Amino acid sequence: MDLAERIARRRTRRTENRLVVDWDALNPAVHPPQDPVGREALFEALLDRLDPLFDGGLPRNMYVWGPRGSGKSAIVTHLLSTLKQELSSQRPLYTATRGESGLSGTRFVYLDARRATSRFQLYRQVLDELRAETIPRRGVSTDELRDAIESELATAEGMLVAVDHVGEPDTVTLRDLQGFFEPFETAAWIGVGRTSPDGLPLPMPERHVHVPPYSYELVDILTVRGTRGLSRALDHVHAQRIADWADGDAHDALAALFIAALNAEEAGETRLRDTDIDAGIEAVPPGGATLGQVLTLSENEQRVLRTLLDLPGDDERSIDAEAERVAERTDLTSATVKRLLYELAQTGVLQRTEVSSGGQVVGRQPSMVTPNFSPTLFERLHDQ
DNA sequence: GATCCACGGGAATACACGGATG
DNA sequence: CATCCGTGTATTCCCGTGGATC
Repeated sequence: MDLAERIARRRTRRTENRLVVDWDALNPAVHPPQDPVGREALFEALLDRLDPLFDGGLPRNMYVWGPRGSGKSAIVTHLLSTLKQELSSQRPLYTATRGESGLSGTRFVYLDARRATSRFQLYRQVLDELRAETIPRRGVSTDELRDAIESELATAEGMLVAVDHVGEPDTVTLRDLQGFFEPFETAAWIGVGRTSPDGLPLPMPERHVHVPPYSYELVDILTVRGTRGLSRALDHVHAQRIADWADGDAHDALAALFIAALNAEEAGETRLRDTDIDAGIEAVPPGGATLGQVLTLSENEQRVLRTLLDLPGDDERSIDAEAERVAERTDLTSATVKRLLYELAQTGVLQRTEVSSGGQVVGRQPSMVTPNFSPTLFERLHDQ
C-alpha cells in the first residue's frame, strides 16, 4: 500500500467516523503479511542456518523455540512465505519450464501441528501444498500419501517443511517429526514449539534457535498494529500500559487491545478511553489459552465451548450438569460432551475449579469448568 | 473392500470421607 | 494416632463401532 492509498483510506475512515478500520490488524490470531516488528536479528540467525538453500542444497533440521506470544509463528510464517516467493521457481501447475538440472526449485511448506495431529494428516497437508489438486481426507492410506510425496519430491531440488506448535498436549512431538520425515531423503524440517530443547532430539545447539520473550518491542508492536487497525493512533500511554501488563506476551497484549477497541465501539466512541484499556486488560486471563489454540479446535469442540458460554446463569454447576445442558443443545451425547470438557480442561482451554458441594456429603468433590480465554474475543472471532 | 478417526460408552483409577482396625 | 477399608462419586483411559470417502 503506497502513501497516497494510505491517505485515501484514512480520509474515508474519518468520514465513516469509526474507531476500528481493520479488525485483522488487532486480531491476536492473525499474523500480518508485513515483516514482524523487532525481530531482525532472529531472521539473520535463521537465514544463517538456512544458508545451504541458496546454493540449491538443504539445511539441517532445526528447532525454533520460545515462550508463547514471542512471535514465533509470525516469524516462521513470514519466513516460509518469503522463501517460497523468492526461491521456489516453480509453481505446482507449471512444471514444464524446469531449470537446467531438470528439477524444479525447492518446495516450502508451512504446517500448523494443531491442524495436523497424526502422521496421516501431516502427510496429507504436505501433499496438499505440493500439489494443486485437493487430496482426499479418507479412503487413502498413510503409505500411499508418503509414496505420493516421494514421487513429488523426485522432481524437486528439495523440500523445507516448517511445523508450528509441536510438543503441545495434543500435537506431535519433535521426535514424531523426525520419524515422519525420515523417509524423505531431500526433506528438511523446522519444528516450532514452546518447550526447551533439553532432552529432546536434535542435541546439537547449532540446530536450535531460541526466541526470547519481547521486552521493549512490545510497545512498538502495539503501536504498529494499532496504526493499521485504528482510525486514530494508539495513545502511547495506552500502549505502554498494555505492554507492561502483558509482560512480553504479544498475544495477550493484542487480545487486550482488541477487546478495548470492541468496548469503545460498543459505547459508540471513536477513540479509546482509559476505561476501554482497563476493560481489555480485565477481560484477558494472562497466560490463558491463546485464541489461535481455541480457534483451531475441532468443530464440535468449538461448538461445545460456544454452547457452554451461552448457558444461562448459575455460576456453580458441576461438569456433569454442564455436560448435560450442553448435550441438550447439541446433537452430542452428554457422555461425549463430558469427555470433551475434561479434555479441554486438560489442555488448558478450560479451567477447572472446585464447586462448593451443594449438600453432597459422600464421594469425590465435583468441579466446574470456566473458559481460560476471553469469551468475548472467542465469540466474536468464532461467529464471524 | 480399504482407509481414518470421531463418537460413545464402559473399565479402570483417583479421590473424599466416615468408620473400623491395629 | 495412623492406617486401612468400604462406599460413593469424579476423572481418566481406552477401544470397538460406524460414517464418510476413495
